[in-house]
Amino acid sequence: MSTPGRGLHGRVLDTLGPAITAGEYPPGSILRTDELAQHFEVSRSVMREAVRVLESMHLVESRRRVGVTVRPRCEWNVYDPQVIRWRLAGADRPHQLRSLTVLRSAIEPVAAGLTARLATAEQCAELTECALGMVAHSRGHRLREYLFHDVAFHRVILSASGNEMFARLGDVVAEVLTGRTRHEVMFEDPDPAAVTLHVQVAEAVRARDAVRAEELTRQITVGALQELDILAP
Amino acid sequence: MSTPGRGLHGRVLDTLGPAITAGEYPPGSILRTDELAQHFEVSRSVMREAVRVLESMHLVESRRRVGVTVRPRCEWNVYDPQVIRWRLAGADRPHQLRSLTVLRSAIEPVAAGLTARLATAEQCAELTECALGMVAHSRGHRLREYLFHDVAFHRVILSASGNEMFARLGDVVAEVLTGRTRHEVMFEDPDPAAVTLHVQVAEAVRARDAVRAEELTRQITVGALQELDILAP
DNA sequence: TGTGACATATAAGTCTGACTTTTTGTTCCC
DNA sequence: GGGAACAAAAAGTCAGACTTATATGTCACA
Repeated sequence: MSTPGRGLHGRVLDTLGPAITAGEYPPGSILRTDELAQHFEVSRSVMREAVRVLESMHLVESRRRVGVTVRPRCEWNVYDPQVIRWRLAGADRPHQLRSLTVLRSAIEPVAAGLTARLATAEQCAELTECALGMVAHSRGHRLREYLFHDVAFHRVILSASGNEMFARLGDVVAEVLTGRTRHEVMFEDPDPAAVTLHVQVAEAVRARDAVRAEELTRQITVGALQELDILAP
Repeated sequence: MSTPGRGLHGRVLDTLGPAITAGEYPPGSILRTDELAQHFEVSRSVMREAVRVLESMHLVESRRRVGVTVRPRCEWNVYDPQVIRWRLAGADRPHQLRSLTVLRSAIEPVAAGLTARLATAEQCAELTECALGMVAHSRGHRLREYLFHDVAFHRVILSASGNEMFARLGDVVAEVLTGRTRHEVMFEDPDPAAVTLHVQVAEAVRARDAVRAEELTRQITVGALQELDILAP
Protein backbone atom coordinates (compact mmCIF):
# COMPACT_ATOMS: atom_id res chain seq x y z
CA MET A 1 0.00 0.00 0.00
CA SER A 2 2.54 2.56 1.11
CA THR A 3 5.60 3.43 -0.91
CA PRO A 4 8.83 2.57 0.86
CA GLY A 5 11.19 5.50 1.12
CA ARG A 6 12.22 6.93 -2.22
CA GLY A 7 15.80 7.98 -1.91
CA LEU A 8 17.95 8.32 1.19
CA HIS A 9 15.84 11.02 2.80
CA GLY A 10 12.82 8.75 2.43
CA ARG A 11 14.65 6.00 4.21
CA VAL A 12 15.33 8.37 7.09
CA LEU A 13 11.67 9.41 7.19
CA ASP A 14 10.60 5.77 7.34
CA THR A 15 12.06 5.53 10.82
CA LEU A 16 11.96 9.14 12.02
CA GLY A 17 8.33 9.72 11.03
CA PRO A 18 6.94 6.73 12.93
CA ALA A 19 9.12 7.62 15.92
CA ILE A 20 7.73 11.13 16.14
CA THR A 21 4.09 10.20 15.52
CA ALA A 22 4.40 7.44 18.10
CA GLY A 23 5.30 10.09 20.64
CA GLU A 24 8.80 8.74 21.08
CA TYR A 25 9.95 12.34 21.04
CA PRO A 26 7.37 14.17 23.16
CA PRO A 27 6.15 17.59 22.04
CA GLY A 28 8.75 20.25 22.70
CA SER A 29 11.63 17.82 22.28
CA ILE A 30 14.56 19.33 20.48
CA LEU A 31 16.47 17.50 17.79
CA ARG A 32 19.60 18.77 16.10
CA THR A 33 20.12 18.29 12.40
CA ASP A 34 23.78 17.43 12.77
CA GLU A 35 23.18 14.80 15.40
CA LEU A 36 20.36 13.25 13.39
CA ALA A 37 22.57 13.21 10.29
CA GLN A 38 25.27 11.42 12.25
CA HIS A 39 22.81 8.99 13.79
CA PHE A 40 21.30 8.04 10.45
CA GLU A 41 24.70 8.15 8.75
CA VAL A 42 23.61 10.51 6.01
CA SER A 43 24.89 13.88 4.89
CA ARG A 44 23.42 17.05 6.30
CA SER A 45 21.80 17.91 2.97
CA VAL A 46 19.81 14.68 3.03
CA MET A 47 18.90 15.19 6.66
CA ARG A 48 17.76 18.71 5.91
CA GLU A 49 15.44 17.46 3.18
CA ALA A 50 13.91 14.99 5.61
CA VAL A 51 13.40 17.73 8.18
CA ARG A 52 11.74 19.92 5.54
CA VAL A 53 9.21 17.18 4.83
CA LEU A 54 8.46 16.72 8.53
CA GLU A 55 8.10 20.46 8.75
CA SER A 56 5.60 20.54 5.89
CA MET A 57 3.57 17.96 7.81
CA HIS A 58 3.66 20.28 10.81
CA LEU A 59 5.25 17.51 12.84
CA VAL A 60 8.26 19.67 13.69
CA GLU A 61 9.36 23.25 13.53
CA SER A 62 12.87 24.29 12.63
CA ARG A 63 14.28 27.46 14.14
CA ARG A 64 17.70 29.03 14.04
CA ARG A 65 19.87 28.78 17.08
CA VAL A 66 17.32 26.42 18.65
CA GLY A 67 17.03 23.28 16.60
CA VAL A 68 14.19 21.14 15.32
CA THR A 69 11.41 21.09 17.89
CA VAL A 70 8.60 18.54 17.88
CA ARG A 71 5.16 20.14 17.70
CA PRO A 72 2.17 19.10 19.81
CA ARG A 73 -0.15 16.58 18.17
CA CYS A 74 -2.95 19.09 17.81
CA GLU A 75 -0.87 20.90 15.19
CA TRP A 76 -0.01 17.89 13.08
CA ASN A 77 -1.41 17.54 9.58
CA VAL A 78 -3.51 14.56 10.58
CA TYR A 79 -4.98 14.20 7.09
CA ASP A 80 -1.61 13.58 5.49
CA PRO A 81 -1.78 9.99 4.22
CA GLN A 82 1.81 9.46 5.26
CA VAL A 83 1.09 10.63 8.81
CA ILE A 84 -1.99 8.42 8.93
CA ARG A 85 0.02 5.40 7.83
CA TRP A 86 2.74 6.11 10.39
CA ARG A 87 0.19 6.37 13.17
CA LEU A 88 -1.67 3.27 12.05
CA ALA A 89 1.61 1.37 12.09
CA GLY A 90 2.50 2.42 15.63
CA ALA A 91 1.21 2.47 19.17
CA ASP A 92 -1.33 5.11 18.20
CA ARG A 93 -3.19 2.63 16.00
CA PRO A 94 -6.34 2.10 18.10
CA HIS A 95 -6.82 5.81 18.65
CA GLN A 96 -6.21 6.60 14.99
CA LEU A 97 -8.60 3.87 13.92
CA ARG A 98 -11.33 5.39 16.06
CA SER A 99 -10.77 8.89 14.71
CA LEU A 100 -10.91 7.64 11.16
CA THR A 101 -14.05 5.59 11.74
CA VAL A 102 -15.83 8.61 13.19
CA LEU A 103 -14.66 10.60 10.19
CA ARG A 104 -16.06 7.90 7.90
CA SER A 105 -19.38 8.05 9.72
CA ALA A 106 -19.62 11.72 8.84
CA ILE A 107 -18.38 11.60 5.27
CA GLU A 108 -19.69 8.41 3.70
CA PRO A 109 -23.42 8.94 4.13
CA VAL A 110 -23.21 12.39 2.56
CA ALA A 111 -20.99 11.00 -0.20
CA ALA A 112 -23.52 8.25 -0.88
CA GLY A 113 -26.28 10.82 -1.17
CA LEU A 114 -24.28 12.78 -3.72
CA THR A 115 -23.37 9.62 -5.58
CA ALA A 116 -27.04 8.72 -5.90
CA ARG A 117 -27.56 12.03 -7.69
CA LEU A 118 -24.42 12.18 -9.78
CA ALA A 119 -23.21 8.67 -10.52
CA THR A 120 -22.90 7.67 -14.14
CA ALA A 121 -24.56 4.49 -15.38
CA GLU A 122 -21.14 2.90 -15.47
CA GLN A 123 -20.48 3.80 -11.84
CA CYS A 124 -23.87 2.42 -10.84
CA ALA A 125 -22.99 -0.84 -12.53
CA GLU A 126 -19.61 -0.93 -10.87
CA LEU A 127 -21.24 -0.39 -7.50
CA THR A 128 -23.71 -3.21 -8.05
CA GLU A 129 -20.87 -5.46 -9.14
CA CYS A 130 -18.97 -4.72 -5.93
CA ALA A 131 -22.02 -5.39 -3.79
CA LEU A 132 -22.65 -8.68 -5.56
CA GLY A 133 -19.01 -9.58 -5.11
CA MET A 134 -19.40 -9.01 -1.39
CA VAL A 135 -22.44 -11.27 -1.32
CA ALA A 136 -20.63 -13.95 -3.28
CA HIS A 137 -17.76 -14.08 -0.77
CA SER A 138 -19.70 -13.43 2.41
CA ARG A 139 -19.58 -17.06 3.49
CA GLY A 140 -16.92 -19.70 3.79
CA HIS A 141 -14.03 -17.67 5.17
CA ARG A 142 -13.29 -15.90 1.93
CA LEU A 143 -12.44 -12.74 3.85
CA ARG A 144 -9.73 -11.62 1.47
CA GLU A 145 -12.02 -11.60 -1.54
CA TYR A 146 -14.82 -10.06 0.52
CA LEU A 147 -12.50 -7.27 1.65
CA PHE A 148 -11.43 -6.59 -1.91
CA HIS A 149 -14.99 -5.92 -3.00
CA ASP A 150 -15.80 -4.02 0.18
CA VAL A 151 -12.92 -1.62 -0.39
CA ALA A 152 -13.86 -1.21 -4.04
CA PHE A 153 -17.45 -0.48 -3.07
CA HIS A 154 -16.55 2.35 -0.72
CA ARG A 155 -14.03 3.73 -3.18
CA VAL A 156 -16.74 4.01 -5.82
CA ILE A 157 -19.10 5.74 -3.39
CA LEU A 158 -16.47 8.29 -2.42
CA SER A 159 -15.19 8.78 -5.93
CA ALA A 160 -18.56 9.06 -7.67
CA SER A 161 -19.71 11.72 -5.21
CA GLY A 162 -18.02 14.28 -7.42
CA ASN A 163 -16.22 15.86 -4.48
CA GLU A 164 -12.45 15.69 -4.65
CA MET A 165 -12.10 15.91 -0.87
CA PHE A 166 -14.33 12.88 -0.44
CA ALA A 167 -12.62 10.98 -3.23
CA ARG A 168 -9.23 11.48 -1.60
CA LEU A 169 -10.43 9.56 1.47
CA GLY A 170 -10.63 6.36 -0.55
CA ASP A 171 -7.17 5.29 0.52
CA VAL A 172 -7.92 6.06 4.15
CA VAL A 173 -11.11 4.02 4.14
CA ALA A 174 -9.25 1.19 2.42
CA GLU A 175 -6.67 1.31 5.17
CA VAL A 176 -9.34 1.18 7.88
CA LEU A 177 -11.24 -1.67 6.30
CA THR A 178 -8.07 -3.64 5.65
CA GLY A 179 -6.80 -3.10 9.16
CA ARG A 180 -10.13 -4.16 10.62
CA THR A 181 -10.06 -7.42 8.73
CA ARG A 182 -6.44 -8.13 9.48
CA HIS A 183 -6.01 -7.45 13.17
CA GLU A 184 -9.11 -6.35 14.99
CA VAL A 185 -12.60 -7.62 14.78
CA MET A 186 -13.96 -9.85 12.02
CA PHE A 187 -12.36 -13.20 12.56
CA GLU A 188 -15.37 -14.95 11.10
CA ASP A 189 -17.65 -14.29 8.17
CA PRO A 190 -18.95 -10.73 7.90
CA ASP A 191 -22.27 -9.69 9.41
CA PRO A 192 -25.03 -10.66 6.93
CA ALA A 193 -26.94 -7.49 7.81
CA ALA A 194 -23.99 -5.38 6.68
CA VAL A 195 -23.78 -7.25 3.40
CA THR A 196 -27.47 -6.67 2.78
CA LEU A 197 -27.05 -2.96 3.50
CA HIS A 198 -24.36 -2.68 0.84
CA VAL A 199 -26.63 -4.31 -1.73
CA GLN A 200 -29.43 -1.96 -0.76
CA VAL A 201 -27.17 1.07 -1.09
CA ALA A 202 -26.25 -0.03 -4.61
CA GLU A 203 -29.95 -0.38 -5.38
CA ALA A 204 -30.77 3.05 -3.95
CA VAL A 205 -28.02 4.68 -5.98
CA ARG A 206 -29.24 2.91 -9.10
CA ALA A 207 -32.75 4.19 -8.30
CA ARG A 208 -31.38 7.73 -7.75
CA ASP A 209 -32.87 7.71 -4.26
CA ALA A 210 -30.39 10.02 -2.49
CA VAL A 211 -32.18 10.09 0.85
CA ARG A 212 -32.36 6.33 1.04
CA ALA A 213 -28.75 5.88 -0.08
CA GLU A 214 -27.61 8.30 2.61
CA GLU A 215 -29.66 6.66 5.33
CA LEU A 216 -28.54 3.15 4.43
CA THR A 217 -24.92 4.19 4.32
CA ARG A 218 -25.35 5.82 7.71
CA GLN A 219 -26.48 2.44 9.01
CA ILE A 220 -23.32 0.87 7.60
CA THR A 221 -21.10 3.39 9.34
CA VAL A 222 -23.06 3.08 12.58
CA GLY A 223 -22.22 -0.61 12.44
CA ALA A 224 -18.55 0.25 11.99
CA LEU A 225 -18.73 2.55 15.02
CA GLN A 226 -20.36 -0.11 17.14
CA GLU A 227 -17.67 -2.62 16.22
CA LEU A 228 -15.21 -0.27 17.93
CA ASP A 229 -17.53 0.30 20.89
CA ILE A 230 -18.06 3.90 19.93
CA LEU A 231 -21.38 5.29 21.06
CA ALA A 232 -23.58 5.70 17.98
CA PRO A 233 -25.98 8.63 17.47
CA MET B 1 -3.53 33.66 8.61
CA SER B 2 -0.88 31.87 6.57
CA THR B 3 2.78 31.99 7.45
CA PRO B 4 4.86 33.67 4.77
CA GLY B 5 7.75 31.56 3.59
CA ARG B 6 10.18 30.61 6.32
CA GLY B 7 13.61 30.63 4.78
CA LEU B 8 14.60 30.76 1.16
CA HIS B 9 12.94 27.51 0.19
CA GLY B 10 9.70 28.82 1.67
CA ARG B 11 9.98 31.90 -0.48
CA VAL B 12 10.30 29.68 -3.54
CA LEU B 13 7.28 27.64 -2.48
CA ASP B 14 5.23 30.81 -2.09
CA THR B 15 5.33 31.28 -5.84
CA LEU B 16 5.88 27.74 -7.12
CA GLY B 17 3.10 26.21 -5.01
CA PRO B 18 0.37 28.57 -6.20
CA ALA B 19 1.61 28.20 -9.77
CA ILE B 20 1.27 24.43 -9.71
CA THR B 21 -2.05 24.32 -7.88
CA ALA B 22 -3.41 26.92 -10.28
CA GLY B 23 -2.68 24.51 -13.10
CA GLU B 24 -0.05 26.79 -14.60
CA TYR B 25 2.01 23.66 -15.11
CA PRO B 26 -0.49 21.07 -16.36
CA PRO B 27 -0.25 17.49 -15.06
CA GLY B 28 2.62 15.65 -16.67
CA SER B 29 4.66 18.81 -17.11
CA ILE B 30 8.32 18.29 -16.47
CA LEU B 31 10.41 20.72 -14.47
CA ARG B 32 14.14 20.47 -13.97
CA THR B 33 15.70 21.27 -10.62
CA ASP B 34 18.63 23.13 -12.11
CA GLU B 35 16.48 25.33 -14.30
CA LEU B 36 14.15 26.12 -11.40
CA ALA B 37 17.14 26.96 -9.20
CA GLN B 38 18.41 29.34 -11.85
CA HIS B 39 14.99 30.86 -12.38
CA PHE B 40 14.46 31.53 -8.68
CA GLU B 41 18.10 32.51 -8.21
CA VAL B 42 18.71 30.07 -5.39
CA SER B 43 21.18 27.26 -4.93
CA ARG B 44 20.33 23.71 -5.92
CA SER B 45 20.19 22.62 -2.28
CA VAL B 46 17.47 25.15 -1.53
CA MET B 47 15.60 24.18 -4.67
CA ARG B 48 15.82 20.54 -3.74
CA GLU B 49 14.27 21.23 -0.33
CA ALA B 50 11.39 23.02 -2.00
CA VAL B 51 10.86 20.11 -4.38
CA ARG B 52 10.87 17.69 -1.46
CA VAL B 53 8.05 19.62 0.16
CA LEU B 54 6.02 19.66 -3.04
CA GLU B 55 6.70 15.96 -3.32
CA SER B 56 5.40 15.32 0.21
CA MET B 57 2.22 17.12 -0.82
CA HIS B 58 1.97 14.76 -3.78
CA LEU B 59 1.94 17.77 -6.09
CA VAL B 60 4.97 16.51 -8.00
CA GLU B 61 7.04 13.40 -8.37
CA SER B 62 10.79 13.45 -8.74
CA ARG B 63 12.46 10.75 -10.80
CA ARG B 64 16.02 10.24 -11.90
CA ARG B 65 16.90 10.96 -15.45
CA VAL B 66 13.39 12.36 -15.99
CA GLY B 67 12.95 15.40 -13.79
CA VAL B 68 10.20 16.72 -11.56
CA THR B 69 6.83 15.84 -13.06
CA VAL B 70 3.59 17.50 -12.00
CA ARG B 71 1.00 15.00 -10.76
CA PRO B 72 -2.68 15.04 -11.73
CA ARG B 73 -4.95 16.87 -9.30
CA CYS B 74 -6.65 13.68 -8.15
CA GLU B 75 -3.40 12.66 -6.45
CA TRP B 76 -2.77 15.91 -4.60
CA ASN B 77 -2.97 16.01 -0.81
CA VAL B 78 -6.04 18.22 -0.94
CA TYR B 79 -6.34 18.31 2.85
CA ASP B 80 -2.95 19.94 3.28
CA PRO B 81 -3.70 23.39 4.71
CA GLN B 82 -0.95 24.87 2.58
CA VAL B 83 -2.44 23.39 -0.60
CA ILE B 84 -5.88 24.61 0.42
CA ARG B 85 -4.56 28.13 0.94
CA TRP B 86 -2.76 28.10 -2.39
CA ARG B 87 -5.88 26.97 -4.19
CA LEU B 88 -8.07 29.47 -2.38
CA ALA B 89 -5.67 32.22 -3.40
CA GLY B 90 -5.74 31.31 -7.07
CA ALA B 91 -8.03 30.70 -10.00
CA ASP B 92 -9.25 27.51 -8.38
CA ARG B 93 -10.90 29.47 -5.59
CA PRO B 94 -14.58 28.97 -6.51
CA HIS B 95 -14.13 25.25 -7.05
CA GLN B 96 -12.16 24.85 -3.83
CA LEU B 97 -14.75 26.84 -1.91
CA ARG B 98 -17.48 24.50 -3.10
CA SER B 99 -15.53 21.38 -2.19
CA LEU B 100 -14.86 22.71 1.27
CA THR B 101 -18.45 23.76 1.84
CA VAL B 102 -19.68 20.29 0.92
CA LEU B 103 -17.08 18.87 3.28
CA ARG B 104 -18.35 21.16 6.01
CA SER B 105 -21.90 19.99 5.39
CA ALA B 106 -20.80 16.45 6.12
CA ILE B 107 -18.55 17.10 9.09
CA GLU B 108 -20.11 19.86 11.15
CA PRO B 109 -23.47 18.27 11.93
CA VAL B 110 -21.78 15.12 13.18
CA ALA B 111 -19.28 17.20 15.13
CA ALA B 112 -22.13 19.15 16.72
CA GLY B 113 -23.79 15.91 17.78
CA LEU B 114 -20.60 14.74 19.44
CA THR B 115 -20.06 18.11 21.05
CA ALA B 116 -23.53 17.95 22.60
CA ARG B 117 -22.47 14.73 24.30
CA LEU B 118 -18.91 15.56 25.23
CA ALA B 119 -18.56 19.32 25.69
CA THR B 120 -17.38 20.54 29.08
CA ALA B 121 -19.38 23.17 30.94
CA GLU B 122 -16.72 25.67 29.98
CA GLN B 123 -17.04 24.82 26.29
CA CYS B 124 -20.83 25.12 26.53
CA ALA B 125 -20.41 28.58 27.99
CA GLU B 126 -17.91 29.54 25.31
CA LEU B 127 -20.33 28.39 22.63
CA THR B 128 -23.17 30.43 24.10
CA GLU B 129 -20.90 33.44 24.31
CA CYS B 130 -20.01 33.10 20.62
CA ALA B 131 -23.66 32.79 19.64
CA LEU B 132 -24.58 35.85 21.67
CA GLY B 133 -21.70 37.73 20.10
CA MET B 134 -23.12 36.87 16.69
CA VAL B 135 -26.52 38.17 17.73
CA ALA B 136 -25.00 41.36 19.09
CA HIS B 137 -23.26 42.16 15.81
CA SER B 138 -25.86 40.83 13.40
CA ARG B 139 -27.14 44.30 12.53
CA GLY B 140 -25.59 47.57 11.48
CA HIS B 141 -22.86 46.35 9.13
CA ARG B 142 -20.62 45.02 11.88
CA LEU B 143 -19.58 42.15 9.63
CA ARG B 144 -16.05 41.97 10.95
CA GLU B 145 -17.13 41.46 14.54
CA TYR B 146 -19.88 39.08 13.44
CA LEU B 147 -17.40 37.00 11.48
CA PHE B 148 -15.06 36.83 14.46
CA HIS B 149 -17.73 35.23 16.61
CA ASP B 150 -18.97 33.03 13.78
CA VAL B 151 -15.50 31.58 13.27
CA ALA B 152 -15.04 31.10 17.00
CA PHE B 153 -18.40 29.33 17.21
CA HIS B 154 -17.54 26.76 14.57
CA ARG B 155 -14.08 26.28 16.01
CA VAL B 156 -15.58 25.37 19.36
CA ILE B 157 -18.01 22.93 17.77
CA LEU B 158 -15.23 21.17 15.87
CA SER B 159 -12.80 21.25 18.75
CA ALA B 160 -15.20 20.11 21.48
CA SER B 161 -16.29 17.12 19.40
CA GLY B 162 -13.31 15.27 20.81
CA ASN B 163 -12.20 14.11 17.37
CA GLU B 164 -8.79 15.33 16.31
CA MET B 165 -9.66 15.04 12.61
CA PHE B 166 -12.67 17.30 13.09
CA ALA B 167 -10.75 19.73 15.25
CA ARG B 168 -8.09 20.13 12.59
CA LEU B 169 -10.71 21.48 10.17
CA GLY B 170 -11.15 24.59 12.29
CA ASP B 171 -8.66 26.54 10.20
CA VAL B 172 -10.31 25.40 6.99
CA VAL B 173 -13.76 26.47 8.13
CA ALA B 174 -12.33 29.77 9.28
CA GLU B 175 -10.85 30.27 5.85
CA VAL B 176 -14.18 29.50 4.16
CA LEU B 177 -16.19 31.77 6.41
CA THR B 178 -13.67 34.59 6.09
CA GLY B 179 -13.52 34.24 2.33
CA ARG B 180 -17.29 34.24 2.09
CA THR B 181 -17.54 37.50 3.99
CA ARG B 182 -14.70 39.16 2.14
CA HIS B 183 -15.36 38.44 -1.50
CA GLU B 184 -18.43 36.44 -2.26
CA VAL B 185 -21.88 36.68 -0.84
CA MET B 186 -22.81 38.58 2.31
CA PHE B 187 -22.48 42.20 1.44
CA GLU B 188 -25.25 43.08 3.86
CA ASP B 189 -26.13 41.95 7.35
CA PRO B 190 -26.23 38.18 7.87
CA ASP B 191 -29.41 36.17 7.48
CA PRO B 192 -31.36 36.45 10.76
CA ALA B 193 -32.48 32.85 10.41
CA ALA B 194 -28.85 31.69 10.40
CA VAL B 195 -28.12 33.72 13.52
CA THR B 196 -31.08 32.15 15.30
CA LEU B 197 -29.89 28.68 14.30
CA HIS B 198 -26.52 29.30 15.91
CA VAL B 199 -28.18 30.35 19.16
CA GLN B 200 -30.37 27.26 19.05
CA VAL B 201 -27.36 25.01 18.48
CA ALA B 202 -25.70 26.49 21.54
CA GLU B 203 -28.88 25.82 23.51
CA ALA B 204 -29.13 22.25 22.25
CA VAL B 205 -25.51 21.55 23.19
CA ARG B 206 -26.09 23.04 26.63
CA ALA B 207 -29.17 20.79 26.97
CA ARG B 208 -27.12 17.76 25.83
CA ASP B 209 -29.58 17.19 23.00
CA ALA B 210 -27.30 15.60 20.42
CA VAL B 211 -29.97 14.86 17.84
CA ARG B 212 -31.26 18.41 17.90
CA ALA B 213 -27.76 19.92 17.80
CA GLU B 214 -26.94 17.78 14.78
CA GLU B 215 -30.15 18.65 12.96
CA LEU B 216 -29.83 22.37 13.60
CA THR B 217 -26.22 22.40 12.47
CA ARG B 218 -27.27 20.54 9.35
CA GLN B 219 -29.66 23.39 8.63
CA ILE B 220 -26.80 25.86 9.00
CA THR B 221 -24.65 23.98 6.52
CA VAL B 222 -27.56 23.58 4.13
CA GLY B 223 -27.80 27.36 4.15
CA ALA B 224 -24.11 27.59 3.33
CA LEU B 225 -24.60 25.19 0.43
CA GLN B 226 -27.53 27.18 -0.91
CA GLU B 227 -25.50 30.38 -0.80
CA LEU B 228 -23.20 28.75 -3.33
CA ASP B 229 -26.08 27.38 -5.39
CA ILE B 230 -25.22 23.83 -4.48
CA LEU B 231 -28.18 21.50 -4.53
CA ALA B 232 -29.02 20.64 -0.93
CA PRO B 233 -30.19 17.20 0.21
C1' DT C 1 18.49 45.26 42.66
C1' DG C 2 16.73 45.74 38.27
C1' DT C 3 17.24 47.00 33.41
C1' DG C 4 18.94 47.86 29.09
C1' DA C 5 22.62 47.56 25.66
C1' DC C 6 26.08 44.77 23.91
C1' DA C 7 28.90 40.73 22.99
C1' DT C 8 29.19 35.83 22.08
C1' DA C 9 28.28 31.29 21.04
C1' DT C 10 25.36 28.19 18.60
C1' DA C 11 22.72 25.81 15.32
C1' DA C 12 20.22 26.41 11.23
C1' DG C 13 20.64 28.27 6.62
C1' DT C 14 23.07 28.83 2.21
C1' DC C 15 26.26 28.05 -1.52
C1' DT C 16 29.49 25.58 -4.42
C1' DG C 17 31.73 21.97 -6.79
C1' DA C 18 32.77 17.32 -7.41
C1' DC C 19 31.17 12.88 -7.63
C1' DT C 20 27.67 8.76 -7.93
C1' DT C 21 23.62 6.37 -9.46
C1' DT C 22 19.76 5.35 -11.96
C1' DT C 23 17.21 5.40 -16.01
C1' DT C 24 16.21 6.27 -20.70
C1' DG C 25 17.11 6.18 -25.40
C1' DT C 26 20.14 4.98 -29.04
C1' DT C 27 23.10 2.34 -31.60
C1' DC C 28 25.03 -1.63 -33.21
C1' DC C 29 25.42 -6.37 -33.99
C1' DC C 30 23.45 -10.89 -34.48
C1' DG D 1 13.47 -7.23 -35.74
C1' DG D 2 15.15 -8.07 -31.16
C1' DG D 3 18.41 -7.86 -27.68
C1' DA D 4 22.71 -6.27 -25.57
C1' DA D 5 25.99 -2.81 -24.89
C1' DC D 6 26.80 2.01 -24.53
C1' DA D 7 26.27 6.95 -23.73
C1' DA D 8 24.01 10.87 -21.98
C1' DA D 9 21.07 13.22 -18.79
C1' DA D 10 19.15 14.44 -14.64
C1' DA D 11 18.44 13.57 -9.91
C1' DG D 12 20.87 12.09 -5.82
C1' DT D 13 24.67 12.34 -2.49
C1' DC D 14 28.46 14.22 -0.08
C1' DA D 15 31.88 17.39 2.14
C1' DG D 16 33.40 21.79 3.45
C1' DA D 17 33.29 26.60 3.94
C1' DC D 18 30.75 30.37 4.88
C1' DT D 19 26.53 33.41 6.46
C1' DT D 20 22.80 34.71 9.45
C1' DA D 21 19.66 34.90 12.98
C1' DT D 22 18.92 34.58 17.77
C1' DA D 23 18.95 32.89 22.57
C1' DT D 24 21.58 33.79 26.34
C1' DG D 25 24.91 35.55 29.24
C1' DT D 26 27.62 39.77 30.68
C1' DC D 27 28.35 44.12 32.26
C1' DA D 28 27.69 48.85 32.99
C1' DC D 29 24.56 52.07 34.60
C1' DA D 30 20.55 53.79 36.98
